[in-house]
Amino acid sequence: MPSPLDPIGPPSVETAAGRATMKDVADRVGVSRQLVSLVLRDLPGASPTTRQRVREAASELGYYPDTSARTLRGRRSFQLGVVFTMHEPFEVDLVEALLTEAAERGYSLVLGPLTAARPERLVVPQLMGQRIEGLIVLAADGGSSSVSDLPERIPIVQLGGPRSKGPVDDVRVDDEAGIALLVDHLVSLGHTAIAHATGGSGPNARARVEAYEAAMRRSGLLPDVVESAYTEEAGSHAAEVLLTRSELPTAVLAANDRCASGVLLTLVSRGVAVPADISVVGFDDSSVARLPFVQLTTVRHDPVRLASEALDSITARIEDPTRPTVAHRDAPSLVVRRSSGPARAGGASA
Amino acid sequence: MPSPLDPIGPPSVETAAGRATMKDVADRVGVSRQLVSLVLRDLPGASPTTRQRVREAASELGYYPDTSARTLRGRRSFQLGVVFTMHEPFEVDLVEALLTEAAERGYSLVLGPLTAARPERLVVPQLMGQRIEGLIVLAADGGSSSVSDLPERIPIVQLGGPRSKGPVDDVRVDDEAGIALLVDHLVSLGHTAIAHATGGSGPNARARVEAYEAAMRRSGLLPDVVESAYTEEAGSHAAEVLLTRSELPTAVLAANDRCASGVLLTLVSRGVAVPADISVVGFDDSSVARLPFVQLTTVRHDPVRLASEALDSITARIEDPTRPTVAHRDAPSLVVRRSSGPARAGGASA
DNA sequence: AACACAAACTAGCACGTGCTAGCACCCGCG
DNA sequence: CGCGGGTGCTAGCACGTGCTAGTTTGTGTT
Repeated sequence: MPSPLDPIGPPSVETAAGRATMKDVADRVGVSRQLVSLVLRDLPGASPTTRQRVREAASELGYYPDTSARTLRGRRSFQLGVVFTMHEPFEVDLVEALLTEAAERGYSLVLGPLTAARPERLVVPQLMGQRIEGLIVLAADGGSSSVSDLPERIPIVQLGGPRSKGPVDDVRVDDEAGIALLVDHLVSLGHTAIAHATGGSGPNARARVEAYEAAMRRSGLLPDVVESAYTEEAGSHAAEVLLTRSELPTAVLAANDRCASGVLLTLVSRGVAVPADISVVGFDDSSVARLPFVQLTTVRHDPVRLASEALDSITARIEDPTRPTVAHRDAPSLVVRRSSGPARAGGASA
Repeated sequence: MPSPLDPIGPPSVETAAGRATMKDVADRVGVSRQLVSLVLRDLPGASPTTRQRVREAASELGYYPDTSARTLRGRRSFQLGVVFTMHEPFEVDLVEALLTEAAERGYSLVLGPLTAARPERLVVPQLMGQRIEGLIVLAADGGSSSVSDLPERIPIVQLGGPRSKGPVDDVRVDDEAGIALLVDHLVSLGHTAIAHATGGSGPNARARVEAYEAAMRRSGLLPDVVESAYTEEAGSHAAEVLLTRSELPTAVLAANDRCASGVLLTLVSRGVAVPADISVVGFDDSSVARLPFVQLTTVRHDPVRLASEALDSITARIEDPTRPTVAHRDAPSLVVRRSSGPARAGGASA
């Protein structure tokens, strides 16, 4: 247990028991605390000589400015909360892009990773307590397609993930355009039997199914929907289901890259040649798509562009809370790799 | 840009312009601020009726206790910093375990993910500014095997990752025991030509190579080291290198699961049967090892146990900074899946 | 009726910093 | 010699909460 050994009287001048404070730095140099404050914030009003000495003293004492005191006193916190999942590679990419982009705009992020033991119900209040000026939501509990209850009175941006109840700003990939790119790509390669392994009940899964069906009908083709989910396991299972058919489709469009890699690698390990026997395409251009033994044709979304757009949205709303909500749909681009090729001529049996 | 439109006079009584404060809650109920403080911290000294009314008022006003003010005033912060990488799946598992275990001990974590744009040099000072009482280090810049400079005068625990200069507490898997488990497993299956795909310059890679060599010699076998790294790409490349040989080894021991999956899936996609032609084993039992088309025999380390051990270490050092440093080596366990089997009789050519 | 005592509640300082205001000094000018 | 104005620096309050030390209220006991 922590012992109450802290000194009774005022801490000694040279080195207090606890961490060094601005006062300690000031005393060491022989100036006022305020001057140290100016120097460390790079504000004008201190001579070059003093600046130098203050910096040295701060470094010698191992001084780190106290963020708590800073945010408490400052008018603004310049902090944004982020709700996400560390298990989803593309979300990780987005968060890293957000970190960089936020720093460039003078904001810092408070990360609120969702976990089995830390659902939204616990994470969001914790973020709210940190004086965040806005909330960027990437994920919902259990990969659900909608978030439960978000605080009011604070700017919120949905980034790529689930939908929320109320009308909030919303930045995401244009699912419809992306799916259309993939279907058209496959059609141009002569494919007509194109199956879709869905994202199940995950975010945007429904929209992608509908986009797939629309694109197929536009090309005069019959939709072929196979229930799946946004994971490798689910993709693997979908492949197994396809393999029980008397005839395989000539192409599979999976709801995301993880699912696609599950489909592809399961087919390959069953001796089905990709893309000779069957083409497999994904969605996201996550790191898995670039693996040498995957080489997935997919649709790329730029995390940096998405992050930038999300930050523009939220900073704009912070400055003008009354502005109308916007829905930004980022145009994705097709990335052709080795997992797609011309449709096989005859029908190969499973 | 932020406009200085904040109200000049004191904010209105009912609903201030900014966020609700404890005072606002107190005014609404008609009690003192201190009493609200007691209620919200679940301390004794308030009647059940008052508790109820305070809780209701707080909820109605959307009140969230200000962490900054709390940390600033409180004697202790009960916060621990964590330096890690979001791209390494096992680190993510560890961080999630740390979040849970820390909460159970009354601590909260301040996450400091490393990024290309946010190296240790920037992340560590930012954590230090948050009043952390200790630092848990999982990763180093660029997957390097040692951390550069860590702050003094603060308890530090290395968890599974790189080594640091000074003598600090150190919790990690027993590499030697884990590698020995794998080699012995393969030997018992009749393997004699066992290659090792290394972790390159990554954390613990050197220790694993040495453990491999020692285990091989102990069984009277000749070590066969293939340079690689802790990634799927590197594993894939190592497999390509092996395939150029006139004869494949009968088993490959990869430095971690990511590398192993690269080896395995590349071999499979080249038509080599696993485990009929060659066995592949990994290290970590990360999520990839469980994928249906991978089914990797590997060595499991329990993230929860490691996290728990790390937290025990750091909390002990916080309470007694003079205690001697400890090096905890967690005993791993063998997980046999379908990627390993009896050694093939003859020598299959590549 | 006076007292002790716990329960319920309140008063005021302190945490480390940012912010506004102001002071002391030096310089050049009239 | 006084006056204006910039430069370098300091004084003191405020942020929202936790902590210590009270003060009032209610209840039972002598």
